[in-house]
Amino acid sequence: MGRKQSFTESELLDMTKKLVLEHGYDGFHLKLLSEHLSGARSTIYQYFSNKEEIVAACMKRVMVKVLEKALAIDETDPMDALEQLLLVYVEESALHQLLGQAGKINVANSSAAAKDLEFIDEAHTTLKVQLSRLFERAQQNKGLRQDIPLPVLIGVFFNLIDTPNMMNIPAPDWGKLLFQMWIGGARS
Amino acid sequence: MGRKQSFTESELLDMTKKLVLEHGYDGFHLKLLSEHLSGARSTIYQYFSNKEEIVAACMKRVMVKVLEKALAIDETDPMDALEQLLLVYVEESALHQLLGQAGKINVANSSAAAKDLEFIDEAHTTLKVQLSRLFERAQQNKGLRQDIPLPVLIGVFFNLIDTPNMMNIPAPDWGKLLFQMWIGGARS
Amino acid sequence: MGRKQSFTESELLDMTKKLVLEHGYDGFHLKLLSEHLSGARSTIYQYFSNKEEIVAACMKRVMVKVLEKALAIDETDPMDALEQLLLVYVEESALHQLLGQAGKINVANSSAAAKDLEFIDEAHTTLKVQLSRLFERAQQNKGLRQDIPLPVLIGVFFNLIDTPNMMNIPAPDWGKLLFQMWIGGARS
Amino acid sequence: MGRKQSFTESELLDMTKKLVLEHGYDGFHLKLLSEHLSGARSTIYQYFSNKEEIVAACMKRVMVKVLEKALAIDETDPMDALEQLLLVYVEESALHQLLGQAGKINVANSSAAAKDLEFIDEAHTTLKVQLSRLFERAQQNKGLRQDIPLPVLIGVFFNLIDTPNMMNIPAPDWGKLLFQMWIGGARS
DNA sequence: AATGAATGAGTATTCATTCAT
DNA sequence: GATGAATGAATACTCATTCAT
Repeated sequence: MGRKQSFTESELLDMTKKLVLEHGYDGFHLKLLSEHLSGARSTIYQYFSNKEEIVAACMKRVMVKVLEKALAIDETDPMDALEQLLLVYVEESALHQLLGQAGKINVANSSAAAKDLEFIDEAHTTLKVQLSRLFERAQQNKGLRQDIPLPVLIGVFFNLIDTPNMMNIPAPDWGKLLFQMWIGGARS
Repeated sequence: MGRKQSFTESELLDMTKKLVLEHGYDGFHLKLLSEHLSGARSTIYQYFSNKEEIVAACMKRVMVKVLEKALAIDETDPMDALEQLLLVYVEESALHQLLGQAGKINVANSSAAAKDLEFIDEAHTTLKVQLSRLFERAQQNKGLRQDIPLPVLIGVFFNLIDTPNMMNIPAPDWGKLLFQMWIGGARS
Repeated sequence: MGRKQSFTESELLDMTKKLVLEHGYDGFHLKLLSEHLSGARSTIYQYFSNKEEIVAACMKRVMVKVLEKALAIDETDPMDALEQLLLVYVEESALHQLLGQAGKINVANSSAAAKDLEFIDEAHTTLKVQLSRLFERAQQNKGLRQDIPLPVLIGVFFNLIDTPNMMNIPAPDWGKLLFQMWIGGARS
Repeated sequence: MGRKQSFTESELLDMTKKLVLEHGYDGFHLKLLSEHLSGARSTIYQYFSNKEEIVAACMKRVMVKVLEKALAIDETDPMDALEQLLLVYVEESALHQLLGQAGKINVANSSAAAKDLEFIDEAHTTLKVQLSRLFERAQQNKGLRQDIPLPVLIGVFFNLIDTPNMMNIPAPDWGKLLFQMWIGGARS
């Protein structure tokens, strides 16, 4: 019954992701969004009751995907696991960039957005715990140099994710390259 | 005696830099700016004729400083020069972040902004040329590994700049740490 | 310095009072308001930051006036005092009607509105205390019939205020008439 | 077998009455209405073609009921008749309150609404005639004081209807109480 | 030169009404 | 019939920019 949907919730969130990455949270407007979908601006309110909810839902969806992939990694060998983890983060590098905008969402307006952001926060903690666990085990295995503080090693590892892939190397290869750079450095 | 002097152009640009870094280009408003200065919002128009010009001028000023520092580096030893260059970029990491917003400036409105952005573009090229020169010489000196494409080495080098300095290590030390990570990698 | 105001805050609140009485809270729009003032709709935001604040401020202003008048009444003779009080309420019958709309103001949006409504609430209590005091003394003086519950006497007294003055009798006379009706009833 | 029956027209009008009394005409929305009924918002248009018609029909229905009751009153003794009339109006006090909103209905949109409002207007006149008739006879019988203009006596009588029944006294008793207040006044 | 005030254009959001299944 | 979905028009509010003192 009822008319056919002009766009699905999933299409809406996909486009939101794209546009927030492109324009940042403040540059993201519902007018912009509707112009990239096949329906009217007001139709968006059939799915979400305000801008905050849309972006929060979008972030949550990305986080869920990353969480699933990250927690599926075999952690037997910490160094291998870190490499795989880096690949996950590289594949979903949007997460890192999106989450940088999470602080701008005005939670006061929308409890649904607040709930989503809370979920994201918890998931973030889960991921940090996994990362710390792997780094500690890697260090115990004498796999990591000791002359550089662990937080710096981690920070650089994390920052690698956002390195622009200018040569458009396929994700798996790109992940491997970055990991090797991180592990072995640039010196011959 | 004239009216009391409100803020200076330099104060205006300093605050603009701070606020653009904090809120991004779209989150940066003249209202916000004037609230962080000692005069009225309309006084801003004594110095610049629109928002675009302000941000462009701000970017240009940062670029000029970086350019001076970068071109003053002694390039005798390419590896040393790269380390010093990284330090410059780390000290002025605002440049990298600001320039990420340059594309959002609507140049159609303002020729002054257009001119500034053009200058920035040229300077950017100049810096890229310097970087390529140093990298090539480093590679010729067999200083850099060959199994990773040069653009990747450069991309990772550049991306290091934005690594968040969570432990608040002083800039010179922070620069050295990052350079060592880049050179030597994380493996013990 | 600066331009001349196109309308004053007082004009704004006067017109708000008139329009809220005419159209009710839900029928009161800022567009409507601006159409009855000499400036643009957006100029209203120089004075108040949202619709809620405007209406709350308007109500508070009316309440302050009523409070001053009511507390200035000489309470030596309770019956006389009640008559004077009725006159006050009749002169400012807007208060009663406005306050009927107070519950519709969404306080969540605006702390200024919340503060004003709180003030109104306290003032309301003060007025009720005064009214109860006078009624009790009138009853002790055997001035009021005992076969009708006091709350009903009070309720009817209060409700008189809103009786439409169709013959446009001047306020003091109108107040006296109503008081006599209340006191003596309609029977000859 | 057809589709499941959603709400009936009568349910629709009952709920409309309740909601208009609760929220006023401007605060009454079809969305709100449908949320308080068992069907979809669009189903409302099976019964009425716009919002104006709904409210007008609702008012008419209440008016019809009041008219029937009022015209059934035995007018032998005008004073008794007035008491019974007051009871009718108190029982259906919604009428008075609803009719206060009638002026807000935009008749231009809907001829059906216009027709209903016209009916209401005529009925209103009928009731006023009845009221005037009874008042005049009561006055001729020397039942009403002469020192107060008849319109004021009528106005106060009518206004009694809206006195809030805070003690929740049953309608017949409440009507009697109000009538006695009106007749005899508050003085002991 | 400095600024308080005015404003128009732009975005967010709501809701009556219409479509199409 | 009944309804889920689409939508355009209307209002709330913000902010860059212009005026006038």
